[in-house]
Amino acid sequence: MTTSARSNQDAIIQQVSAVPFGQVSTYGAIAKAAGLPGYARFVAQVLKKLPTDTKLPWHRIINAQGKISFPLSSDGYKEQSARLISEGITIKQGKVTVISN
DNA sequence: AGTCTGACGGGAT
DNA sequence: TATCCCGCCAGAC
Repeated sequence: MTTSARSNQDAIIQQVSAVPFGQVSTYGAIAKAAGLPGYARFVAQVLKKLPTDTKLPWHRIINAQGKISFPLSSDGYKEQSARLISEGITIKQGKVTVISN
């Protein structure tokens, strides 16, 4: 197939990989940027299926409330918050805060 | 084919 | 401002 049969998932992955280091984006924003407004939940589904060895910066994707979409005591929360902090991003009262300056 | 679930979003209360 | 509720869409049963 020369015609790049890009599935919606590929478009989403493309957008996620475009999020720069030290910055974050939201599920809804990624979906919209991928040309799929309203597919916020689908973005979450895609990220959930990512392999552990993925190079995708999935941790830079948070919800519209500016918070990590994992239960506080879950491993996912710990993992994502640790990665964000390691990029210079801080988290106050659950809200992810980007240090741009 | 019908029903439920989920790393969501946005408006209403 | 915080919660609740309903709408969305794809995938699992």
